[in-house]
Amino acid sequence: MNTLTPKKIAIRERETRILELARRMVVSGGYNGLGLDSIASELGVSRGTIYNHFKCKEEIILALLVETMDIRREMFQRAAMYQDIPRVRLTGIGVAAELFVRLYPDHFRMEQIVRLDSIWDKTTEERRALVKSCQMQCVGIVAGIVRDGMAQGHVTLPDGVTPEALVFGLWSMTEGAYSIIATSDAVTELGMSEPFLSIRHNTQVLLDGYGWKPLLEERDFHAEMEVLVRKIFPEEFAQLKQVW
Amino acid sequence: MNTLTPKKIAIRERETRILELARRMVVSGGYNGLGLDSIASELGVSRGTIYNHFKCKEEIILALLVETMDIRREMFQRAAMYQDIPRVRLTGIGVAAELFVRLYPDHFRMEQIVRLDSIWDKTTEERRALVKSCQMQCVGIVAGIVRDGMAQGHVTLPDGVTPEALVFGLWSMTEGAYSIIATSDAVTELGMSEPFLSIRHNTQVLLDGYGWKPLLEERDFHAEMEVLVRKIFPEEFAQLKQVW
DNA sequence: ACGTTTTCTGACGATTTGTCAGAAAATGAG
DNA sequence: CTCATTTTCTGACAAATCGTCAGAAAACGT
Repeated sequence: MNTLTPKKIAIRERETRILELARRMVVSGGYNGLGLDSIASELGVSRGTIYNHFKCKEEIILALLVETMDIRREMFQRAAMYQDIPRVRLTGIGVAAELFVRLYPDHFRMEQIVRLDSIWDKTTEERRALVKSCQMQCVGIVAGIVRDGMAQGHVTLPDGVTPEALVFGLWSMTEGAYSIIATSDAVTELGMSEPFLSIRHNTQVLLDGYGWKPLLEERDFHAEMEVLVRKIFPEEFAQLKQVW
Repeated sequence: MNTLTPKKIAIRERETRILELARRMVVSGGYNGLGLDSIASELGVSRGTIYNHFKCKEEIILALLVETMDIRREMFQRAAMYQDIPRVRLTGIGVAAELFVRLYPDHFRMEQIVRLDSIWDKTTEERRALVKSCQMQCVGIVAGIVRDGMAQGHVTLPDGVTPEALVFGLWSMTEGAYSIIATSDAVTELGMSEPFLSIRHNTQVLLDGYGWKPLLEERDFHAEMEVLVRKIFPEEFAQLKQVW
């Protein structure tokens, strides 16, 4: 049971190195930008060795996706645990989402690429289950806050509208916005200066549209975000001070 | 100057055939699913002939993107021309967006794939300009309606919020939602049944959040959509009757 | 009918992926 | 330390695909 032989350690280290290099390549050149030959030569090993770690290219990509989604899930969990009224906690989730995108743009871009490139057929069921589970956890976290808000009478959803439908709205808006920012380089040219501020505002406006108390005019959620980011994500904030 | 020689006609026809086949391949297998060899053999010509039409694979993909974006732009223009109060016209744009996604899912999926795959370096500046122009026109159309709404006093944007910021919100939400539907096969498993209805509702809620008159409770915009789709997009509606 | 232009072909080199038999290295027992 | 066994690594190989190009074939015009 002793897994600590020096060789095993070296192998484990190499695996993380592989993923590091792979991520950089996928980000800069998409699926086809990832060349196993380049990775191998950069690591000073042969291509066959890479195949000892991952059965195929697609498994590498999916491993990257899992890493990525895990980071966000952890950040969501931290935000959801914050002690305050539901709307502020929801705002915290928004802060987490923005921090994630800005701190780890490579991860986010990766996620987008991987979701669309049709790599899924060749991957193992096991790893795919990991992805799905992570996604469900994220949705569950946010839906839980919405249910808290309903329980406390801060928001009442119309007939036929589920908490998940509201989550879907927030998720759509942020996911879509970050995706537009990432892909269409001309966002500012299109007249959308400061897209991140717009996203923060638009999500709050959506909650206002649902009548979620307290409304934006009753409480300064934008100032609240400043507090949240420092309290919940101190180290992350430190890294991002210049752009926040 | 006579371009109607039978040979030229045959060539032009073949070009559309190429794009048809290419779209099907990209949709089902992404960038790598598109094999020039398959196209050539299916058309009964050699691979070299394909290269007489397009300089490289990437140019084929970009040609597909232009086709796609043109269809949507045309639908947006039709919706924007509708004679009614601004909020109804905006609702018409939403109807157009949904119709587009549901009528031409292949086009939409294509668009997503292409935006992310890094093909842009190899393409001609000319075709890239076409894409950009189309995008700016779409944003311009919607922003125009927002300005109309402001001019008529139906909505007042807070200080520092531009009409484009509101457009960005709507665009993000719809784009993000359709993208989630398209990529994460488990939307319904995640508790989001009837995602298209949710999108319609969420966009209206966002407008409510901005205080855009008349509000959702004052006027039944969901019923309005039924009217709009029949009036503005009669043939499109006919094709989609079963799923609408 | 025939010379000229356009179009088409298919073989070629280059690149990349995944495999696998044998080489090399690590491990462990005496 | 030695040697047998297990694990790991290598690099050559087959297969697929992209883009090119010289020469063949077809179309065109006179």
